[in-house]
Amino acid sequence: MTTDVTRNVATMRGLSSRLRPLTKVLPEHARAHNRSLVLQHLFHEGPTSRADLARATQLTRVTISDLVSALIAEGLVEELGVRPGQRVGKPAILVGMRTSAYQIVAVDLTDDMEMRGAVMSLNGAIVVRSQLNIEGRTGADLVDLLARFIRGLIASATQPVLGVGIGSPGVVDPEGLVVEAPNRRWFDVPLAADLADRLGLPVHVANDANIAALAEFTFGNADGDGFMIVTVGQGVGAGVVVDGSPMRGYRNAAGEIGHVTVLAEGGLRCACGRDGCLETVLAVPALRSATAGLSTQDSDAALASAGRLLGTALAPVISALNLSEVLLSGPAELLDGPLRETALEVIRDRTMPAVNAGLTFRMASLDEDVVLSGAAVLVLSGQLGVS
Amino acid sequence: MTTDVTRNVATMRGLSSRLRPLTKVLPEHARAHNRSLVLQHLFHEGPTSRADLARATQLTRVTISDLVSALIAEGLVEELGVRPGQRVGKPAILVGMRTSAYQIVAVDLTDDMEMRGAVMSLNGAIVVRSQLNIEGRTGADLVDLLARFIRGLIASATQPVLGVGIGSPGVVDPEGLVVEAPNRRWFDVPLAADLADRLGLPVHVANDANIAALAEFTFGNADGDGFMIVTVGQGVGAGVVVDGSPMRGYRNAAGEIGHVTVLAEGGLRCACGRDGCLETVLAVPALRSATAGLSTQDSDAALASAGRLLGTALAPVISALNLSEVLLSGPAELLDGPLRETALEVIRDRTMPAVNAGLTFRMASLDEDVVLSGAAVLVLSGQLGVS
DNA sequence: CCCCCTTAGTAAAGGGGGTCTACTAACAAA
DNA sequence: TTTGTTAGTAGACCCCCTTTACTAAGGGGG
Repeated sequence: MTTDVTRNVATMRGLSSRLRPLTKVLPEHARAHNRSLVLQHLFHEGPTSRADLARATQLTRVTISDLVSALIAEGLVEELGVRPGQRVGKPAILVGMRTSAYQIVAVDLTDDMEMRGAVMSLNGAIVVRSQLNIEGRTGADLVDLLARFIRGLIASATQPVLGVGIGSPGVVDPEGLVVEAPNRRWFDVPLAADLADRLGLPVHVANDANIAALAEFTFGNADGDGFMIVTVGQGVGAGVVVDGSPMRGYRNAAGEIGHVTVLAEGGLRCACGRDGCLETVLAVPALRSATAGLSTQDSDAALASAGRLLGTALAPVISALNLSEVLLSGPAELLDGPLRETALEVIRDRTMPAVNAGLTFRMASLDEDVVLSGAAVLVLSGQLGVS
Repeated sequence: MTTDVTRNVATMRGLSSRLRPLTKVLPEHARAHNRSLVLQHLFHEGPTSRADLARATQLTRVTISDLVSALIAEGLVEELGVRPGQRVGKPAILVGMRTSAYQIVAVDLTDDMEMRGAVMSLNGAIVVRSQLNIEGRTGADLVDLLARFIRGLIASATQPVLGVGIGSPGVVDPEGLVVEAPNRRWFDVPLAADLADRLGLPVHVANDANIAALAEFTFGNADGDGFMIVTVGQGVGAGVVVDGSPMRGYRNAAGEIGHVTVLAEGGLRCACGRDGCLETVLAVPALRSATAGLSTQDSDAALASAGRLLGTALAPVISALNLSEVLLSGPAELLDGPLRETALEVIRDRTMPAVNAGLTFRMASLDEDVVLSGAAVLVLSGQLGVS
């Protein structure tokens, strides 16, 4: 046998990193991947014939038939009859994802005062919506309350529940351990494992801003090549998606941009104990108080000034990562005007053309249910490999 | 088995992204991955017994034996005799990577005046070194010169050459197309494809700062969970590695941090045509002229002031990505003092504890051959899946 | 010294996974 | 009709890893 070293080897990116335990790949993993490929296509493109699936995935029609029949057996996919329209050859049978066959329970814990939840269909549509006042509960009490809340949601589901997704503030590790969420008094709380235990269902937990980014990627039309969403509410958070997957950070704290100092001196005291954080000028309360009772002109100037600081903070990030989009999520009446425009101006001023030429800076396309949608994506991608 | 060739197989992460064409995974890809796993382990951990490889990779001893014998047949791996030391059971036979069986040709095009090249063994040791004055050549001329230069290096190799790696300034796409490298007058030059054609060898090209990051990851001890290297030379560049893989950016311009504006007003004119870029204060010429003829104290102050600007620019990036390390690469007498210390101080001041607590900010561990090492990693990872 | 135990490495059978080839089904157009 | 085209499936085959069982080669205790 002659040497054959001149070939390019498939390194499945990330897997060959020496950091995470080196992980073997088996044929069945390939199978799972290809299965996800099919679901992914059906999810985003809608009903498709097997032959078209084969063309789209580069798999053979035989393999696709096999995968599809397995998915049909699982109840995730169904035949939808012959494709309408006249063309040559045997008519194609469309198969589609049964988006109503399962449901997802999603919870948004962003708000300090209440938890918001929903039962959603697989395509992200909200079927049942519910909220519950937290009444100052924290720590284990809050976990108990959350468990009851979720049980209620599960009970109101009209289809089998695929899993539970939760968006929480604070630092959350990939296993759903809440490392720290000070306002909830959660420190190293194994939220996902705990709830999965109690509920007997798969539970996925992640940072709220991070999954907002996921939601914009999956349900919005954000460019997965690299974009960032800045969420403006009681606080300021961010989520970064690069190459279709969300940045995590070495201690799971990626996106914590609200506490970057943007005012070297004269900044207000921030909840985090330091002065001049971005949050002290960009969070909704800050913007409201900065514009309260001002003339339109003065209020616009105040918003522009916040935008200037935002732009200054974002310019280096956009340059370092060569992002293609920045999304703003939050009250449009505050964000989608002088603030956004000024931020973009500043970013253009402070970055090189190669970086800012293709950049778009716009409002997020999803509304206040972003985090719920993100929680749904968490479940979709965790359980079905779809995103 | 002859040339099974330039089959460029998919990368696993990002495969599920709906952006790039959905790519199937086959059992043989799993095989290739596992093969890389073995090489990866031998590369980083040194000689290992088959049984230990099985434990490390979670594959069975049978599979490992099979993979190893294939690697031995390819000449990439060899048996090294019985493992020394007494213990129970049948003595283990160590197998190791034949790092001297093949060689790599690496070229560093960072410098405006000369190209630097080397023949390296698979473990990154430089066997032959060579440089060539560019004499103002640009464009196609420069490509011709480069081809001749590389041919010379190949001729001086003492072992079969695995491939050619090139670090170029400018924007380079994943296929080795130099999108733009203004100083070289290269615009959309398919450098990798062109040279591969002429040389009959696999050629990999990437941005110099980006592969410097790769080098620190592979040969240094940078934390692949997330770090960034800032290269300070005639210009200022950066490379970001997250989860073991380098950031690319949606237009392959990730790391272009040298042209972020850091001086809103009063900045010097930059080569890029704008004012107050980081490069105008941090590049080596700028630092030298800022410190020339000054007392130690004044010079230190000047360096600290550059450090302050660097820290200010990096703080948002570190926060957004939750990086664990920042490396500085360049002349230590300029960088490794007040500049670095001040930058770190500023970063600590301007980021929240959860982000800066675990952060280290240090000089890169590789010397002026970083880019050459990075070029070697390019080949190693492209041809063998090792990094 | 012998027996037992442990560890290393291999051979053979088996099963999952995808492709290739060949076939049927079902239509449009000539 | 006949011809050509497209959709979908069946069977044979190859790749790849695992399970099971076996051999090889040591240590240690009685």
